[in-house]
Amino acid sequence: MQQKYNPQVLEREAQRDWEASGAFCAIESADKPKYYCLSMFPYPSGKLHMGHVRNYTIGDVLTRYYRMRGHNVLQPMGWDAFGLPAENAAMQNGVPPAKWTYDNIAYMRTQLKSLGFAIDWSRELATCDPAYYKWNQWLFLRMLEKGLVYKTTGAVNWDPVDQTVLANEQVIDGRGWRTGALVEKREIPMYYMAITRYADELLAALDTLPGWPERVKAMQANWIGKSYGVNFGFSYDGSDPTSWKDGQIPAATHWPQGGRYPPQGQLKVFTTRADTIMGVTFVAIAAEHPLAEMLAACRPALQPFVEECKRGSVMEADLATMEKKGVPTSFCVTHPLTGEKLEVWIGNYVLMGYGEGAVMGVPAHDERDFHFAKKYGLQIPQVIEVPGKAFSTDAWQEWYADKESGVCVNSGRYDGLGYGPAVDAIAADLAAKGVGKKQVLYRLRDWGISRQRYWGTPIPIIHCPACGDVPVPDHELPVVLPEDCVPDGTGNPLNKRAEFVDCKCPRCGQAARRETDTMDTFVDSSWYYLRYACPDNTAQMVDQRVAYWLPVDQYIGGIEHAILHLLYSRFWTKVMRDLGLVKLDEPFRNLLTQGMVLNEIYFRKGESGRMAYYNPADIEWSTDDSGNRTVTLRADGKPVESGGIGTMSKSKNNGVDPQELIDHYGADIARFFMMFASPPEDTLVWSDAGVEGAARFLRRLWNYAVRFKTGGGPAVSPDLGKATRFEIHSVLKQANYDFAKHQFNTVASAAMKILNALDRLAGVNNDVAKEGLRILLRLLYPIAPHISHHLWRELEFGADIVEERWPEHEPEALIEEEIELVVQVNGKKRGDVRVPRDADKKTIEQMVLADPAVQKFVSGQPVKKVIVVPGRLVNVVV
RNA sequence: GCCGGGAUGGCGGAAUUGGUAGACGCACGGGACUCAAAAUCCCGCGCCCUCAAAAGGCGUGCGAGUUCGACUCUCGCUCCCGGCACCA
Repeated sequence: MQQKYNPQVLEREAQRDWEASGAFCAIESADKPKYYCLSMFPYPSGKLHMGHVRNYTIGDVLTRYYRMRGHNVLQPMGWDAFGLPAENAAMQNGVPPAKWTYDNIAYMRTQLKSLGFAIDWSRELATCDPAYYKWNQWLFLRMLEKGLVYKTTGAVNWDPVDQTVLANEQVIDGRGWRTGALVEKREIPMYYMAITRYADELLAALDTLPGWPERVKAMQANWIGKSYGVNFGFSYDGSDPTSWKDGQIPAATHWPQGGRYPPQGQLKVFTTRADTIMGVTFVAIAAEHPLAEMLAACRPALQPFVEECKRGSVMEADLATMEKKGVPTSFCVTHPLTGEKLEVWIGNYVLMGYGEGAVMGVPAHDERDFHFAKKYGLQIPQVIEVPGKAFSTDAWQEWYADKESGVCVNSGRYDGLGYGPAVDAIAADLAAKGVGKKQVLYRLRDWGISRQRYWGTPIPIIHCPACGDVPVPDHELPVVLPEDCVPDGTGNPLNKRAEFVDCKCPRCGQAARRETDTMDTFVDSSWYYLRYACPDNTAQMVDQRVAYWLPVDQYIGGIEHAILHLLYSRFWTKVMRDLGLVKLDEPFRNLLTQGMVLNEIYFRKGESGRMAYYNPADIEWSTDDSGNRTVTLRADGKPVESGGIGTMSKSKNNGVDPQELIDHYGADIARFFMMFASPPEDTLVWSDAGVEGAARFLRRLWNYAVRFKTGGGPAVSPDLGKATRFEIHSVLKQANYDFAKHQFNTVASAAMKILNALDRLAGVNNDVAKEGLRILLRLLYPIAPHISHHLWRELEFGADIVEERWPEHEPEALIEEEIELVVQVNGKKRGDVRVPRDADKKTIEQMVLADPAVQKFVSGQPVKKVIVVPGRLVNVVV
């Protein structure tokens, strides 16, 4: 046995052992309960970062633990391989995205292997593989048949330089994140997935997921945004002179019959406060509303404002802070219940994408309408009253919008009704007139999946001049993406590929154009967890093996996917269920969102105000004689400023490269530190000293094992042996409780406690030391598998620790002849007492009262009562 | 503004879920070994009072409450982190 712990050598050996025995290949089998442990697959960006290491270590700890617990465990791995960074790298280096991606995958795979994760590599998949994305296309076509995919034209962020749609996250201060160009709102045709059809189930089924964090469920519920209200219409007639405040009917050419908005009709609105309908003084519509466009055509004076609104960012957070502005249009609509004429305003605070893109304005009982009315001098009539509170138009009061205690006033026949009854009565009256009804509305929008990008799944559609948009027939799938394109930043290179674009219409055989948009990469990740069950099936998307492995028993990933990926995946699962492909309502039974990895930030402010960030590894701390600390850059010895602690990121230059860590310390030390430093869901602050501490522990363990193998040392007294066993088994009992809670930091500390206890034994060649070490190695194995694997064999504890059962504490070891009880007087600890294990309460009471320390505090006062908590403490109340 | 989560030593964190607050580790201080250093090992380490110790007092963000007993439960605040946000 080597005298020195040499992780690099023994880790490579252990990994070779596992690979040779195929230890982690998962095979469907009915004789054990299955456990599907899944970590969110990485984007192959180049190399692993610390977040990956933490994520996959958590998954690996669970995987190895449940395997030893007797489960049939699957832990697969794959690559979320399509996406923008590959195209950007291609533009910088002239390398095709495909090559860049495959090279990154090869490197990152070796990194994952060097961390010793118990992954079933036979199931590896990459989403850029035609054998995978074929099924994106196939399911897209099934959804198209069912009407779950449709094409329509909607407002999107358009980057005029890159010639593509940008996601909201890619627009920073109204500019493209890469080009810096002002982003335009554009109306372009896109394919949408009808996720809103599942809005209700996606919301309701959150209650069936007790294994998900509250905050993730809250975020999804928020995102889906269900509200109950009334949808109704204000009737209008553009040809009626009394509909125009200025009495001027616009020329018919401006409002043509058969246009996008008819001259007569209903202007629809949605409201959750139908009880305030008698307080409506105006109607506001979004600048993008078809009526606004029509009115702008009629009244050129409106055009500048409409243009201004449209130019604004699509970012909803920006809208929230914008000043409320509007213009009156002179056009009037009719109140459905009072018949009153109300002027239509175009307002910048009305969102086209929610409800009808038009709202009723009730200044007295809606805060936005209140400020709007004050600004433009509109009437503010009170129609809701809270007893004892005085209404005034001077300033907005919270209670004006209180629907719990508010009651209708100045509302004719609705006076005196509370919120619920008033809404019922008003909805009934609107329905009777045929102009409105109750409606449930969702904030969730359908999912636009078209991207004007090259490196993604081709959308399997052919545009035929004669037949229109024609689906690619199933037998022609997959539509293969050419892998040798190099994007140059001027739009989708597929458009320039004649051999890709030019094709024959499957329906009529005429020359046609292939769709060049690709799918959002979130499509790829919406079902990969199903494909791991059957990655080799070339004939079907999924097969019966999915029924064996799914649902995922434990999913692990970052909180940043709380909405997008996790909502899309739930949606796809339900779609596939309704298409009869799987029998599954929800894909992920338990979800663990791991905390971020943080590190210190150091910077200098340059003369131009530009920040220069320095990696903490290049920083030196020093303390002078008077105890003042200075922080300097090692390279030039000059001071730098501390920027506190933040997420490891490229922009703050405070990342720690996992590869350097592995090269220097080995995988076990890296894994042990990450698990020990904080619980999985909390943030983890990087600490070089902490890593050193982990290294110290594993070295101590190694040295102990060397001594154990050599033998020797003094004999162990029966008392010490018994006490040590007691300690080890109580630590083990607690560790098993912690493991069930996924609190791995205390499991790691339990391993340390056991080693400390064994160290105190001094003698090593005895049964207690052997028993303790056998427990310790198995407890440590999920966290630091290499050293545990190696020592298990080296010490001849068995052929392979992988095949061992998980250790359980022995209750017999926890039985003591005498137990120590804490003695309290009036709830304060005043000493302790040793009593026989089977002493009854009366005996204990007498022993305690006889104790001189207790007598001192009781000091003659009458004893009211004595509380004995068996095995724990005695409290004397005086 | 709404929703979710927090607040425990110099630091990361623990506390069998109402029963000895501060486990385990880091940092720090002292000592051993060494020519010396590194490594390793031993001791100490919440705060106050005290030369020191004993003894005592205080102590889990703040204020009340329930209880023999509260980091833990209840009510009312403060602050911090995260998410969403003109959603009609």
